[in-house]
Amino acid sequence: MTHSHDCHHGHAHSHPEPTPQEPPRLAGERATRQRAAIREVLASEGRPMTPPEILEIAKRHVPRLGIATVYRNLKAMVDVGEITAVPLPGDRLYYELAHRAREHHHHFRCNECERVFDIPGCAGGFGDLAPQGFTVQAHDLTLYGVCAECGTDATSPEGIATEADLP
Amino acid sequence: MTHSHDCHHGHAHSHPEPTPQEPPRLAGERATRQRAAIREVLASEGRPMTPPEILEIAKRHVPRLGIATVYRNLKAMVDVGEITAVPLPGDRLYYELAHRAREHHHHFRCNECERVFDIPGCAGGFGDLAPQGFTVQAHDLTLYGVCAECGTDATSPEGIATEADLP
DNA sequence: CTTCATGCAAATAGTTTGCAAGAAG
DNA sequence: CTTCTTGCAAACTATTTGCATGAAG
Repeated sequence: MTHSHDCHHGHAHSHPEPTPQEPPRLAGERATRQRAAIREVLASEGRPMTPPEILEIAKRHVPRLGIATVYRNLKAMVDVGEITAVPLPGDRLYYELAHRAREHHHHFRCNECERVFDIPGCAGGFGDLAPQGFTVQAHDLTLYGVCAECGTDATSPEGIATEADLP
Repeated sequence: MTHSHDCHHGHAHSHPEPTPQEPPRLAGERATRQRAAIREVLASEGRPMTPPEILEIAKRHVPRLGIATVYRNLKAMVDVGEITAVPLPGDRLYYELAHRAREHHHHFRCNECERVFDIPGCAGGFGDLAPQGFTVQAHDLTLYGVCAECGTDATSPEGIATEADLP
């Protein structure tokens, strides 16, 4: 099974969900210390993060915080549109504050430090790429390379491959 | 961690290796019934598939085939360059025959049938998107929508959202 | 006080590994 | 016959769920 219960990519999408089972969740859920911590972590880091990453840092504020609570809150926060799930290739879901994802954008993953960064703007115009009969509704673009910090850092072991191997 | 550098782990070679370096794996590994089945499934389906998907179909040829064998063979086949790991956003790794991935291409995932298709050609020119100081070395582009088969199929339960909501 | 969220642990699901038995060369 | 591979099960990791306790309103 995949993660079909929720929208796998929080980008532009229109899901004609036939089952009205899921009642629209009230936006005013309880304000708990743990949810505040999660929100704070995402805000202070300012980059897409994984649940375990978030837990690690949020524990500084709420030591007894459990991973299950992180997952539950993240899911709830996605539901109310406070945060957005960021699907990265071959990896698990990352999350970031929704206001950062307000406008469609892409992501950059540093091959050195493994961190993920937002890239403003959208290349767009991929509708033509799909074969005859295919309807394109959304897309995900992820760039890989070396971030500014790692690139400037002279402590790189051996020469970093800086030639773009894009065709 | 990522899809880029996962060298296969030591299988069952307990023989004293003079060189600590991992010797380049011989391309001519043992031809087993199970590996042939896996290869055949990938060839006949002609699309990126997940290990569980492959197992399901390959079992028709080798009923007692186990999931562990599928994983081990897929990893070995990637090592010798026979197949390629396809990283899709927020999902697990898919695999496809290497000759299909010879030239850089992208993927399309149908929101209806969940299948993944190859899209020939590359949009390219994403080097400019990254911020100052960032070096782009590679990219992954995945399109989402409705495939030709699901789009034509009138048996769709509820109206399919056919309007492209790309910016 | 009533209801909902938490924390912990058990339950899932995908993937990896140990090991004895079986197959390939 | 020797070595590599398989199949099964246990081990792991990531994520989800059940339930009694505890906090929010």
